[in-house]
Amino acid sequence: MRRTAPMPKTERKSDHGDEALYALRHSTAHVMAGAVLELFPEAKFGFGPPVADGFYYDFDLPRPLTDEDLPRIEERMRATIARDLPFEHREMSAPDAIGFFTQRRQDYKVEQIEKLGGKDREDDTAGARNGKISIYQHGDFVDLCRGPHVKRTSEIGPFKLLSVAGAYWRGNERNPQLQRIYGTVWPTQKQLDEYLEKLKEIERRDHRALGRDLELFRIDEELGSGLVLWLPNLAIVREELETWWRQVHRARGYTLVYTPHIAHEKIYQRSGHIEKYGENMYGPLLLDEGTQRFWIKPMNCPGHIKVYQSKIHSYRELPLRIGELGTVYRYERGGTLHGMLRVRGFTQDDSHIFCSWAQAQSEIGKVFDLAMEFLRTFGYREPRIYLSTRPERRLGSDEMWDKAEKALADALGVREVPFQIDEGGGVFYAPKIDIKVMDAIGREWQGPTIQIDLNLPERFDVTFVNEKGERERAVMIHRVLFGSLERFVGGLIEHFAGNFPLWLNWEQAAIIPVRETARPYAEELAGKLRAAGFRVTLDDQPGDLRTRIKEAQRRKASYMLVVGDKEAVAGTVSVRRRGAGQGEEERGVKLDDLLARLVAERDTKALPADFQLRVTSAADALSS
RNA sequence: GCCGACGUAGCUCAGCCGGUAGAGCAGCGGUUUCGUAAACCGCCGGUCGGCAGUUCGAGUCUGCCCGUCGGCUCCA
Repeated sequence: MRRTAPMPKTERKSDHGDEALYALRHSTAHVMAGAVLELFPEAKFGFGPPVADGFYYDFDLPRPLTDEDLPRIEERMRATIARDLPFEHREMSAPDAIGFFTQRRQDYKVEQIEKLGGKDREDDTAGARNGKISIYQHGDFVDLCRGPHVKRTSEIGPFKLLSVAGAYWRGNERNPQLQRIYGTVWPTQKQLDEYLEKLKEIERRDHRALGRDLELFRIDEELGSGLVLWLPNLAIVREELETWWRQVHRARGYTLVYTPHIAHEKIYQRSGHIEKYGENMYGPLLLDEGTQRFWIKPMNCPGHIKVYQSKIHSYRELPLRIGELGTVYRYERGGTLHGMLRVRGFTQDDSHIFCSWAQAQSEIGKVFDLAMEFLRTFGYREPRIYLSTRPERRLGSDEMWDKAEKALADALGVREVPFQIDEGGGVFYAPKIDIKVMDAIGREWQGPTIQIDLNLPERFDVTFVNEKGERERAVMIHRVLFGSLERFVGGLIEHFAGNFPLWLNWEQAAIIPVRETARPYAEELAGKLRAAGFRVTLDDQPGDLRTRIKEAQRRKASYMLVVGDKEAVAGTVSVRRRGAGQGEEERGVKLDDLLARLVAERDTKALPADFQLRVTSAADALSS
């Protein structure tokens, strides 16, 4: 699963929170731009829209900004706010506006006016209506802008500038790069504080920091950037996930396979990967004096097709659901790598379902149900479903696209699942269903996807024999639930803040004898738990109890089981749950009761008691 | 890949205007056997990301490369 950018993009739809918040954010962006103009009279301005939780503005400046510039800009913004300037709106004809902004050397604004061409446009904050160009001004700062704004600068609430970053003009990497300042603004100080607190919470949950502290994973420069070492603790999490994944898939009629990690160039020529995806592939590996070329696999589909084609299939055998935890390698550009969330080698929980068109809708529905079960298991919530339809550049006939889109839509329709259509959002070879979910602190993540491949079955001539004894083209449904284990588990670390549910935790219980004398009892307890399949550490280190409790908490052991002479005599345990506060431990728990409780919690895959949903999205903050 | 910042011990960080590297935690060795979130003493540990250059002398200055971080672009 991929998290959407920590600093989310402009929301294109009318989803800016309410109008007042939109105006507030947008006005603050103007005030910031005005402050930048005061510091850099030669500044040129790009776009400066509101975004979720704040705003940004792009500038072309004579020198790079540093973090030290932000307080200076903030200071001037405060001065502007204190002057209580009005936001004045006026309109100009397009030629007048071009003349006006040309005179001010605002090349990007001029380009934008020319692009608008006097036509009504919905998509940009810079606006034109009925051939008139809309302008807003406060003080000396004049901007091409559709509005609306707050009435006066004094209405701007508590704000903070957050970061400086590079951004391409119009988001196109062939265009010049501008400097972007991100900021946030809120109606009240309390809301600003809450938002800043949420940013800190995000930092605390950062899987890279937790990954280091909890010895979960490591990325070593010498080994190669973007390549993840799963350390023993996280390897246990992965093993549990994989075991469960296999079990669930077998139960749902999947056939699990293994396919090789490198393959001959021939197959990637046929699949089109060399042509369409070659830039991202590792290779070629030259063998037999360079006469044979091999590539490292970037996707599992060709291998699964070969598995399917290992024999002729009758319609009676369909649907055939071929699954694999398939490890792939893709070259990603240096600047895009990010912990476990964006890597160069990863394992997909990939499956390809081969079926007839008549079966497609039902199969998609089954995948959808399975996807929802997965998300529920981990406590992800508020799933939002998107149906992404044919893009402009695509392969396959319109007739095929009609069928495929209909199968996806019908599968959702049968379940009465509300979904949104992402027009043109499909990939070039397939329409798809995307499921997006919220994590524990209200961030959106990309979840499972289901696609109907309209390319590979043709290229590989994938068929089955139908009731009439004819060869019929098979439908190929491509789906992932985790996506990649690296990204999914990286996301889980943040979602759980490192506090994994019992069934996944590498240290399910830490047994802590109070004194040496309780050691034999502690060992007996450890033995019983281990016999029941639990991962247990026995902390027989010297040191006082408080320290050993603290250490077990730091390691995020699910339970701390303290045993002393009293427990040894009574055959009980003192149970302290991870995250429990002072005096919350439970004394005198009978061994059998403890065991029963742990088994139940593990086997039901219960979410941990210290797992909480924290809802602090902008909309929630506003309504409070 | 692009823009900017950064790279000192396993981790977090100090190190002034260039003069031969320091702390806490962790680790190791002791002491302490303790009732629910930091006991005490000692020791080890660094080619200061790499390679060039400037200089009598570079962790400190310059260049190139690698990596990381914040974004952009791209994406499972």
